[in-house]
Amino acid sequence: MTAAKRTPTRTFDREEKKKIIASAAVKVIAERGIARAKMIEVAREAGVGKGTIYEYFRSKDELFEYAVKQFFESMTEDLTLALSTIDDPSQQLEALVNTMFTSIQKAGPEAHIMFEIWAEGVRSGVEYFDLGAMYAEYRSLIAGIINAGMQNGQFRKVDPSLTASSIIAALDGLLLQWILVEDVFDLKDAASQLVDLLRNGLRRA
Amino acid sequence: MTAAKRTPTRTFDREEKKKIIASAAVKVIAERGIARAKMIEVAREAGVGKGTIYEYFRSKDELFEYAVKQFFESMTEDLTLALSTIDDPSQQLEALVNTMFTSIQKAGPEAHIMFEIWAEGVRSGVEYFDLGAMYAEYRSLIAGIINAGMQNGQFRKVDPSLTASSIIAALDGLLLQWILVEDVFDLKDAASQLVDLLRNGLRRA
Amino acid sequence: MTAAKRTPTRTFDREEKKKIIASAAVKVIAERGIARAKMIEVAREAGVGKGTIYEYFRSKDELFEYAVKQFFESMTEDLTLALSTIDDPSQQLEALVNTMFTSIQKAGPEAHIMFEIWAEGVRSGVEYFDLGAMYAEYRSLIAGIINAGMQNGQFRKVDPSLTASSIIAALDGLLLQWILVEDVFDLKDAASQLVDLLRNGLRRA
Amino acid sequence: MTAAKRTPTRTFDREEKKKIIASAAVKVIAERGIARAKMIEVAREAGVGKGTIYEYFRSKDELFEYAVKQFFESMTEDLTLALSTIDDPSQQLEALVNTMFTSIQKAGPEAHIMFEIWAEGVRSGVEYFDLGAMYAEYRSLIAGIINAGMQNGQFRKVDPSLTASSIIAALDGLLLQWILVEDVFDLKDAASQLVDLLRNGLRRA
DNA sequence: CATGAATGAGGATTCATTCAT
DNA sequence: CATGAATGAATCCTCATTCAT
Repeated sequence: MTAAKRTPTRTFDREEKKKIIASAAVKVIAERGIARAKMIEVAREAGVGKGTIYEYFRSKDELFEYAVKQFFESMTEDLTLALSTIDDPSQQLEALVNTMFTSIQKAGPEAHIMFEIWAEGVRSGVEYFDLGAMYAEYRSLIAGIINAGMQNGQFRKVDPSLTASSIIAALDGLLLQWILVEDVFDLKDAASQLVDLLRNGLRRA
Repeated sequence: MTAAKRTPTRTFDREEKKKIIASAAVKVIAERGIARAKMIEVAREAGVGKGTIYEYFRSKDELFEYAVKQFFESMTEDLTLALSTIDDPSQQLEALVNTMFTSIQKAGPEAHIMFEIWAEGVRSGVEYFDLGAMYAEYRSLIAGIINAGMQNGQFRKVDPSLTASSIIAALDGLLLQWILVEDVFDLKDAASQLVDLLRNGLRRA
Repeated sequence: MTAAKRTPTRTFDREEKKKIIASAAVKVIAERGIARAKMIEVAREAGVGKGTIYEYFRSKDELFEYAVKQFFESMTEDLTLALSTIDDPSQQLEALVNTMFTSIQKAGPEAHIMFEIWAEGVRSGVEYFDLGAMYAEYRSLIAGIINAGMQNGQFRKVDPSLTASSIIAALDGLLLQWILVEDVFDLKDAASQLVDLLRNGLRRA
Repeated sequence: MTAAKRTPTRTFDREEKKKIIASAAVKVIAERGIARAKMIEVAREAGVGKGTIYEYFRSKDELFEYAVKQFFESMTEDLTLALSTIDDPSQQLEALVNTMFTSIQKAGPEAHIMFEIWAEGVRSGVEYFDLGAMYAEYRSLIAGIINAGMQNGQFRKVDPSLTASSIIAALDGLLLQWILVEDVFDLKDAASQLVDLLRNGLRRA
């Protein structure tokens, strides 16, 4: 518990240790929020001394930026990967929803960090990452799916970009719902329902 | 001088001042987040002394709980009001979306406080309000609309509760999108698009 | 001892309190040196809470700069004042030495702060004050005395500026000596001896 | 491999390394002052690992005491040596001044460490060395010169001890001046001027 | 012996809260 | 009632020191 003088502590390499600490940070941030997260909590969670963190990160800000980025990237990675193996637009839409929820479920309570990402994202000054750019990328990804669907006749004529925005909205909203009230409604069903709704909404009349 | 003591004006004034301070708190929270919001900032924003706040609120927590609740209630009030004057389920769906965005636009940057509501809502321990209960109410409101729509034959057969969840998801998601990237896509159009999508998704085949 | 909830604490005015704190800082600096002086020590010495200092000074650096300047200025003030009332160069030389030692004796152990002034003065980056400029002023003051003495025939022909440097050197050195080993030799006698030495050194052959 | 253990070279090397580290310490102290000097800086300057210092010194205090002493001794060594080869009191006085400045010039910016010696010297508790005793030695050395000068009729009748104090004062003061404002006045000239002043001050009327 | 990763005591600073005016 | 000066608990961060390799 005092997290000292234990075994070798022979950590594989510097990068490895950085990730261990960052993961601890993610956990603490998810639990308490960035502003309330304390370095000592991260240290305890990571099983290292308070001072050790500063061997790997210059400051709390630097640590938390790194941690949040790490979390976010692992989320988006899964998504891009999943979509790359599917061709059919309608199925891509489905995969989009499914993958997102798989990721969230995998993340568990750490998914709460999404609120921090969102909240910090709109805070002026604190520019951990460019949320706008990030969502623009999403939008064009989904707009691409919709375009493909319209071209092969699966989808009716809609504005691809606006519809993409709506779909992202629905996805993030569902994510939000789930994080907020996860035990109240069944995630999988709600996801299916959303997919269904979207497909119907896009289906050629 | 010390004579008049229980005039109703007194009480009214007191309540009035509480709201002024709470509004200042909302502004500050929206800008910096609850954890980073300082009492002195609220005092300055409200144009009162630091100590004065404590004449109206026992603590920072109490003030912020009150402030957040006040903001949230003004949002939901508008919504319930708008829906109460409409009968047609399909139009109610439209009103739902429109009212929400009118509220958000009215709130301006203060809408950022929604992140705090959401984030604090999932934080264990901090129970400013019961988010779950709140969303349950929403869900049943919307489920009622869907039910009505199914009964009058406008909507196809769906699970009302799950669909309501999806719709709330879509709404919150759009709200989220809008807060995050407000200048990138046109809010009104995206809202219309969502309404369109929902109606099509629900429309009887 | 806990330095709280005592009497009114009704300090006269802000500037007054600033000086009280600065004086406490001078004392602590003299005792421990700038780098080792702790804010809590200054607070205790001033009889205020740790946080109170920050009501008057933005940081440790700002406090210490102010404190050191305050001390130094009170030293130089005495000197300029004393010289202004005397006309005879030889007597001015004497007054110079006497005043300095009166000041030092008045300062007591706080005179140790001179080491901090000197030491910080040569430290690059830390520019609490321009030591070079300060000594230049001194030099010209004393060179003036020497010039006057040479003109009225009291002093022999010397380089005024260089001689002034030597005299300042002798003064500072004596100051240094006295601070270092005050109890070993009698200050007053050494001062007289120095005056004597200087006068003889300057006296027309 | 583990055979040779008590070779004299071993001991020699060890002493050598101690001095390298101490010299690095002198440099760092001169630059930043004892309190602000960091072990890591000394390590880097010495080109060794942080832990290595502790193989040679028990603590920061021990290292810095050793380093400061080393510097100081090298200064006084030169002085005693120079005086030992001269017989004439008047010339000894001159040699005294000259040697001191040669030493200081040799030391360069490291001469700043004198402030640390002086400052720490008056700090109660921190007894790196007995400054009083050290100066007593000086005083008697110079008093000896003055006595000799008085006996051979070169110098007028003065109190040898007090005059010695004044001379030391002048010397240290000049040293102080030079460290503080080295580029403003020419060291050599000021030194000559001081010698001149002292000789005239002491010269039999 | 040499090294630097790990550690926690210590110190500067912030800010919610109190309370005399 | 209103105020803001005063306060110290809480928190970030530094750095001397230890110790496994």
